[in-house]
Amino acid sequence: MPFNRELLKGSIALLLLRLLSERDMYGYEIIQEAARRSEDVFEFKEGTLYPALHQLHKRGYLRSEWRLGASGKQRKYYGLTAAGRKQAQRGERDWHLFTQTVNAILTRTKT
Amino acid sequence: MPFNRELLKGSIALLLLRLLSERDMYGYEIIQEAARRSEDVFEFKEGTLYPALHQLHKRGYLRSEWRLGASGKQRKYYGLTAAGRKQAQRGERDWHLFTQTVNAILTRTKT
DNA sequence: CCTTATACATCGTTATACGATGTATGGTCA
DNA sequence: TGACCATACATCGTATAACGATGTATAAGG
Repeated sequence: MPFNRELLKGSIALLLLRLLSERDMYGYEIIQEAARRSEDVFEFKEGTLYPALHQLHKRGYLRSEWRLGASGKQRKYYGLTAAGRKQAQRGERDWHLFTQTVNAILTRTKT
Repeated sequence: MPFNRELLKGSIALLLLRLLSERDMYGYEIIQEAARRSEDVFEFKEGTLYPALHQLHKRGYLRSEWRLGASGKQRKYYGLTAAGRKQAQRGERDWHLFTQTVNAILTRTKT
């Protein structure tokens, strides 16, 4: 990642919920999709992604299902539950409040 | 804090550097100033702030100095070093790249 | 047949935020 | 004067997150 990775903490869950709010995806697909949409700013690693998905699933925000893809390989598709949709909305609210507040401090005229 | 605290990780150092780029401050003052400017969205705890300041000092981004305040109490004032100013600029660059990229993913029209 | 990309998973390390706790001082007010 | 509170600094232990390393397996393609 071309920026301080610490910034990413706490945002990964939100990004996953948001991406999956559009369509069901499997893990590897999420990695590629996030990279594509961010023009390679985001490059999630498996060691980051899979545990994050498992945790969201365990908390009831995601459902998962094995499906046979067009390639003939088994893939584990994830999608949002009702609770997941609510959590995604909460997450977006938090995100906007947080970033606006940081920006309010950052944009002060330098003395 | 009225939002998912995980979001804050990685941003505290940036906020401290930015606040101290305006004027020297002591720890307790930073907590109050951050709360004031953010309208109480940010409420840093001592357990968060002091270790963060120590770390930034150890990395050479801050200088520190005991001064006798108007109240007659000893206070430890912090200010930016040249390296700290550079780091603050890097941090702001990273912050903008990061938030713009997240927003690019969040603002997609929902399907 | 061998390599590469795909695809899922877990473990151990590192780092962070922070609640809890401790200590000390100065101001306020009964 | 004595009690209490806000101020002010500090450290320790806990919980958690990101992720590098590593392992396994399959399909595609030269």
